[in-house]
Amino acid sequence: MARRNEEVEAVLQEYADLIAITRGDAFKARAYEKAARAVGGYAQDVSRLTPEELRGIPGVGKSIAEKVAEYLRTGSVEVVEERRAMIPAGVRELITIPTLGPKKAMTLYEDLHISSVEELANAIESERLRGLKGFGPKTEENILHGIALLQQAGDRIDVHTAMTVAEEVVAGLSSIRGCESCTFAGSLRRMRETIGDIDVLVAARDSAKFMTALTELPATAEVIAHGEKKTSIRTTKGLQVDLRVLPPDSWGAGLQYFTGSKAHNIRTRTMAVRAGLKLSEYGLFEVPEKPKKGAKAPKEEGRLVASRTEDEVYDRLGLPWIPPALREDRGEIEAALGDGLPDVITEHDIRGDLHTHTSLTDGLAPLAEMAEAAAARGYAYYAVTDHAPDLYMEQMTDAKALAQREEVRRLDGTFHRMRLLHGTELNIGPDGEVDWPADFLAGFDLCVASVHSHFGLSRSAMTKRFIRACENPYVNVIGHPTTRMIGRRPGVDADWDEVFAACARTGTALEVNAQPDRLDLRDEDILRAKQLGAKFVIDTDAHSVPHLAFLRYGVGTAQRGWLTKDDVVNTWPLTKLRRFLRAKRP
DNA sequence: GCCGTTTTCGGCCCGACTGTTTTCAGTCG
Repeated sequence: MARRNEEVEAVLQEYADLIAITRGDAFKARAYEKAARAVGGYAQDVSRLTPEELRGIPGVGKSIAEKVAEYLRTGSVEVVEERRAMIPAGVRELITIPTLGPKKAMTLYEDLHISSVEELANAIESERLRGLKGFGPKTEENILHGIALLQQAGDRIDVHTAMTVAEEVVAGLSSIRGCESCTFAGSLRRMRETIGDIDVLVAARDSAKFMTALTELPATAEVIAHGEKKTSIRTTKGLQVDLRVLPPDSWGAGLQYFTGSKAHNIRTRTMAVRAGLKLSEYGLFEVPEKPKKGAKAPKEEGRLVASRTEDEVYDRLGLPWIPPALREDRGEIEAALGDGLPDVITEHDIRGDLHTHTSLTDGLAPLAEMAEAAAARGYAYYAVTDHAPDLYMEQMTDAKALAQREEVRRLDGTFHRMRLLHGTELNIGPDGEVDWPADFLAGFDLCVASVHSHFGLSRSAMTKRFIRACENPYVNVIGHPTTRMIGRRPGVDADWDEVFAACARTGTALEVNAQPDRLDLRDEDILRAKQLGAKFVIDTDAHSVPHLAFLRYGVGTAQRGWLTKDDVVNTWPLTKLRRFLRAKRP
């Protein structure tokens, strides 16, 4: 992608790791880590910011701003290079092994000169770790196991796969007697686009049977930890599930804590400390008076202030309840304090899907079946948008499109409240042209236009290509704008500020494509496009009936981009939507 | 290194689990 934020994030994170490994100041390492996350999640491209604006990023002060500027100017940072020279790259690689952190990595390097994962594995094999302080037989075993996991590539998993597992686990645990509440939390509840592991919470007085039940699930391949308050397993697919059982009185505080994000929690806990309180997963507590120097610290807990619901906890911190998708410390605390929290869109607000396929091209189900399933979801309108002739493998023709239109018109009105719209998904050619001429396009109720090939154009050519498509009076929506495939293909390079501005100017909506391997636009681009005045549409791009349910991931992504009902055209009543679709036309 | 309604120094979120230890360090989330 065009933004350089990820590059900068990686450099800052590397510096933080190197500081930790070389036993530098832990707070300094944490400061760099925090800044790395803030830069990675910042809505604007850091390479376009002035030095003053860089310092406006939370967690970025004078020193880090200078290093970011140095990196953007020269491609490297001197102090990072110095640390790199002290520590072989392979030592940093060691800390990617689960259970192996910076301290152990440095010990291995200093005492045994181990500087790669492979050398570490060999050293364990040849028993060279024996006698090394802090490394017992169990540690050796854990490291070998961690290396094996690493080699299985088991990185982050897509949100839909994670959701499927989470809902199974929640259903299983909810049916156990004594379960007062059960849900998933963590990055899944925040609807991040990929999920590292699944956090499940149970409210119950007695934890043991829930812990045991988790370890005995059919999908459980391995028990990582089995305690009274927390149990962790790994599923047969390599996904880690953490279960916490909380006293029912702690439910709200626990849910708040385990939903995160880490950065959001640091903010809420800091607010608690400022208010003379302490926030943990068990509740918001008063802090007992500090004992005088030398006196024995009293052991008792402070009085409980709030814990039963998230609402209560936020309320006692002086905040309204904050939707999970916003909890990334991207300004939601400030917005909440200033009464500026967006009333984020919900799945319930969506009145129709405007990008779907049928078996006429590459979908699996025929038009009538897709429409029937859409009507069952309670939609007020539904658009069929099969591919156009330029994707030649889909075999679309003018005649097929016109025949489909007749069928759409014939079926329209047979699904009680739901209206059917006839649309198409056009292909945006390398020059920005689309499949059909204006007079043919005029016959559609709406046109989505997307890039499907020629991903490697130069940034300027790609930008022109999108702008040209926006300027087409019949193009209503730019479909899956960046064309990225999560974990498989990066997005195309364009000057997105220019493209988003063109969308705003021409009245072309940007799609938030809800396919779990796309989620395109993604949250950060949405934030930026909204700032530039663009409108959006949340679509499933469904190729089958089950895909219609992917809408929730699109809505989650839109929430993470702070979108409200007003920003999203497919929450609008049909008359208003039709006005929007026609507004560009001559 | 960052940050400020306990400001320019002295804090920095907090707790669970494991393994190697005899009271705690390291890692993780």
